[in-house]
Amino acid sequence: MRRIFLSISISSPGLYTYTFRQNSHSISCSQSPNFVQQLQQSHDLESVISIHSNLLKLGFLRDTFATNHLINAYVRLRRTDDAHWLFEEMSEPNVVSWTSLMAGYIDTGKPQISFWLFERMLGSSAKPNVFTFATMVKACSVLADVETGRKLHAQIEMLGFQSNLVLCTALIDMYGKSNNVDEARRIFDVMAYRNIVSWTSMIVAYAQNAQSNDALRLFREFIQSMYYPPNHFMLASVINACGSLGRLVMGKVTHAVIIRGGHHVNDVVATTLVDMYAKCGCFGYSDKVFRHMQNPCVIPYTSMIVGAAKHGLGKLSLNLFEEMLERGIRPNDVTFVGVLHACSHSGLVSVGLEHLNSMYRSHGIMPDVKHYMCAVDMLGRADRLDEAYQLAKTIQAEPDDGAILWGTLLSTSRTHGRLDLVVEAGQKLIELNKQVAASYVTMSNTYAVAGKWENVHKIRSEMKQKNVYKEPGCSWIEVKETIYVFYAGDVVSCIRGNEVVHLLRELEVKMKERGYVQGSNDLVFVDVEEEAKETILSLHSERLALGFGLITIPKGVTIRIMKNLRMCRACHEAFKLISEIVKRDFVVRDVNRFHHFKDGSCNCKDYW
DNA sequence: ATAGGGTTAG
Repeated sequence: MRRIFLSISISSPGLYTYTFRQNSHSISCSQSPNFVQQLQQSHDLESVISIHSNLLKLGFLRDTFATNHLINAYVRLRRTDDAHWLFEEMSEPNVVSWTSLMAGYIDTGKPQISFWLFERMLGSSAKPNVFTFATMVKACSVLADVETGRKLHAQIEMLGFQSNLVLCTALIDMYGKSNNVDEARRIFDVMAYRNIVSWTSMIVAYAQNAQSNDALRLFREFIQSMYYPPNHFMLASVINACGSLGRLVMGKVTHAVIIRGGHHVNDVVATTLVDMYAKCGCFGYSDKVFRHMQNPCVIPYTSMIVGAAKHGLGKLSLNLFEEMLERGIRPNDVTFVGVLHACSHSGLVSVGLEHLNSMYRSHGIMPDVKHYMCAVDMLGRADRLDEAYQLAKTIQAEPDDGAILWGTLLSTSRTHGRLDLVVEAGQKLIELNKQVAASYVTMSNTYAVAGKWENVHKIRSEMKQKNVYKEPGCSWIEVKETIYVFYAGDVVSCIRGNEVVHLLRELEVKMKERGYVQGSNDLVFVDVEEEAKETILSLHSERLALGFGLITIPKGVTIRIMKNLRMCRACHEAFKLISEIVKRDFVVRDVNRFHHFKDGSCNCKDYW
C-alpha cells in the first residue's frame, strides 16, 4: 500500500509550502507523458499547482525530467520563487534545471541571482552548455556588464562554442547594450550563418549607440541580400532608427512595409511609429496611429505625452495623462518626465510643480534627478532662476546625475544671461569632470556677452592649458527627401547655406522688432576658436541658437510651438523663412528633428 | 525529451 501525506497550505496567493513523505517507488515519467503536454498548455497558476500536486502524489518529482517541466511551467508564469523552491528540492538537477532557473531570474529582473547560480553550478556535477552560456550572456546584456561578458566570451571560445548562432547573437546584443558596437560588429562579421535575429541584434546595436545611419545601412543590406521579409522585431528597430534621424520619408516607407506585412497590429511596432512620427514633426500621424491601438499601455501613452510636450501642446499632453489615469493605467517615472516636460515647455509652472509634489503621494513614484532636472528647466524657462538654483543645490546626486542637473542650470542660466549662475554651474561641472568642454565654452561665451573679455581670455587659456577641445555641433533636417546638414562654424557644408544665413539674419531683425531678444544677449559673435562659435540668438521655450551661419539646436529638440506663445511665433517665422529657401511647398510640420549625440559628437558626414 | 538570442516611451 502506498501512503502519501500531503498538505498544501496557501498563506498568500501563490506562496505555499508543502511537506510530503512517501514510500512509493519512483515511477518513470515516460509512463505518463501527458503531464508534459498539460504543463506546456497551462497558462494559469491554478492548473500548474494542480499538476504539481498530482506529480507529487505519483512520485514523479523524483524524476529530473518531470521536475524540469514543472520548473519551466513556473518560470513561464514568472513564479521564479516557486521554481527555485522546487529546484532546491531536487537531488540531481541537470544542465536544463540550472539553465531554466537562471533564465527565470533574468526574466524577472534579477540577473545577479543567475550569476550566483552559475557559480554554484560550476561546482556541481552539471556542466554548462551553449544554452547556459547564452543565458549568462543575456544576464550580462541586461546588466550592461561587459567585464563579465568578456570573461564569458573567452570561456565560450575555449570551449569551442563560438560558432553557435544563438551564442553569437547573444554576444552581439551584449556588446551592443554595453556600448561596444565595434566588438559587436566583429562578431557579426565572422559569423558563418546569420538569421533575422542576428541581423536585428546588430541593427539594434547601432541604433542604441547613436549610429542609426549604420543601422539603416545594415537594414538595406538585409533587404537586398536576404530572401525573407523583415519581421516586427526588425521593423520596430528600423522605425526607431528613422525616428532618431528624423528620416520621415524612410519612416513612411517602412510604415508601408509594416502595414503590408500586417505588423501594424503589434503594439510595440505601433508605439515606435507614434514616437517616430512625433520626432519627425508629424504629431498628427502619431495621434492617428495611437488612436488605432486597442488597449494602449503606459508606454504608448507616455510616447504621446512626450510627443505632445515636444510639440508645445502642453494642454493636450496633460489631457492624455488624465485620460490614461481614467482608464486605470498606472503612470511610471518616465510618464512624469513627459508630464513635467509638457508643463515646462508650455509655461505651466505651478501645474508642473504640483505634479512633482504629488508624484509620490498620489502614484507612489519617488521623484529622482531626471524629474528635478525637468523642474530646474521649467523654473529656468519661467525666468525663476534663483528658485531653480536653490532646487539644484538641495538635490543629492551621484556625479553623473549631478552633471545632468547642473548642465540644465548652466544652459538655462546662459539663455537668461545670468552670468553668476553660469559660472556657478560651469564650475560645478568642471569639478565633477563632466561636460568640461561645453562648460568652458558656455562660460566663456557668457563672459563675452557681458563684455568681460579678461575672463574670456582666462578661460580660453585655461582650456588650451588643459587641452580641452569642443567638438563642433551639427544639426540636420530632412525636407522632401533631401537632408540638409548644418555644422557649427561651417557654412559651406550646407547646400544653400548662404541663403540660410541670410534668412536667419532677417529672422533676427524680425525678432528684434517684436522685442523677443534681450538687448544684452543677442548675436554676440564671441571671439573664440572656430569650432566653438555658438551664440544664443533668442529666448525661446525651445532655444534656437545661431552661430556663424549655422542652426544649432543644442540638445535635439523639435521646433513647433503653439501660436499663442510669444516664442512660437518667432520659431514659426524661422521655419517659414527657411522653407522659402528649400521649396515653395515645404510643409513646416514635416521638418524639425534635430539630433545630437549623447557624447556631443556626431557622425552626420556618414549620412550622405 | 525539458533550457538559450532580437523590438517600444525620457
